[in-house]
Amino acid sequence: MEDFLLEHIRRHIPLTDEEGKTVLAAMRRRKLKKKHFLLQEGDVNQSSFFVVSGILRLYSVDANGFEHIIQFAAAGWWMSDMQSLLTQTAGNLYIDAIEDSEVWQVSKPDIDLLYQKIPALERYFRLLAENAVAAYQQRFVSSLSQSAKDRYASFCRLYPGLILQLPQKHIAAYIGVTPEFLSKMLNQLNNPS
Amino acid sequence: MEDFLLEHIRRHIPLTDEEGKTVLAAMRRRKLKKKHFLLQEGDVNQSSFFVVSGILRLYSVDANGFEHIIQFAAAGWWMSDMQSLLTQTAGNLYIDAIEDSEVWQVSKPDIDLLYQKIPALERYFRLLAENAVAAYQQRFVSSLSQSAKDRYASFCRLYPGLILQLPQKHIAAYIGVTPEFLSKMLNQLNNPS
DNA sequence: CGCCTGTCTTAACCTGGATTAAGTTTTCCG
DNA sequence: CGGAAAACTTAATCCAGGTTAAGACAGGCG
Repeated sequence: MEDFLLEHIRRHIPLTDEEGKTVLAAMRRRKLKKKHFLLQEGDVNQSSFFVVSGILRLYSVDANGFEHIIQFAAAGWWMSDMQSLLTQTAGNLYIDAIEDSEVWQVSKPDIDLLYQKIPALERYFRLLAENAVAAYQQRFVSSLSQSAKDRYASFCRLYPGLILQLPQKHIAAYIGVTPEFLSKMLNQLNNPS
Repeated sequence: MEDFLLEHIRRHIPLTDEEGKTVLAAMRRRKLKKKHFLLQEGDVNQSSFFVVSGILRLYSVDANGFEHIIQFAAAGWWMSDMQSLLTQTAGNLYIDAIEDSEVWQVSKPDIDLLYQKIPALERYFRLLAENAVAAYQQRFVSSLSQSAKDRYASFCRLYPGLILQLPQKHIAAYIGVTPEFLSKMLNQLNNPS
């Protein structure tokens, strides 16, 4: 469990033991209870978050108080409000824990120091960001061109584990429908009478 | 004009003249007529594209033949089907020119060589990818939580130059409505009788 | 164990935006 | 400069998905 992050990094770049220690020294660990926040609207996102266990969500809250989920992060995923993190200005997004979670975080200044000490990390985070871009592009295909039913099917195909793990209302907030409509939809799928 | 790309890179990282030449040597230049394709569904995206002049679009075509625009790229923007580029497998997206354009491209093998010769490029492309992630996250806020009218307003705020430059039907395909509905909407905005 | 809050369901009604189908510019290019 | 194709508009009709409201069913906590 101690090595979960280092293993993840080493799947993308080589890292000496020494460098591994430097990385771990920059990380702050914290346990997060269900429903507790890492970030709220108006905060400046100071750190990148790495999920060791549990599951987080990144979401916005609209003018009517409805939540819209931009991304989930299960164990082994990084998450941040990238806009706020990059510009160090107040953001409009929330991050909280859907389940009790363990999260490791690096502050922006510390990560900039890490880039100086271990340039290979530039590559690691480039690859992660490029993968995120690929995932977001594909999600736009889904969200612009598919019906709610097809978006649900895409979600099941892409994240079969999450379907089992998440309450239905969060899946609704991710695929962009109301919980009521998702419920109706699932009934129709199961009783195609 | 020759230095357009190098200036863009130097806004993010320092680059010696020597390194600049190495970068330029890896780029293939091409002129692209309006409506000509850089990429079509089923192709493997072999290169990253940098727009020197003109404007490109990245889009998918749904089962009914309707186009859905994931991103525009004006002068000074990079564009690719990231999924296809990273995995080197057949993609589901199209890239074509909305206007006559000049595009410079680097193939994936060549860019991997550039990373070896000029490690600072890892940082350049990390920063670009992180900015893209920030933009996509914000676009999801818009697309999940705003009405068509508000999405149009957001688009105007974010890309005021493009509003003037683009035919209306492409803006419709970007904000996710039909051209007919966008036309009706604009009328209502102008005649609030 | 019980209750209280959060989650899911059902159903009636409503609306933003799609569809279809003409007509009206505009633009482009031969 | 003319003719065809592309771009935009208008309007009638339709439907996916939202809204509202109410009840059913957990399941975590005191």
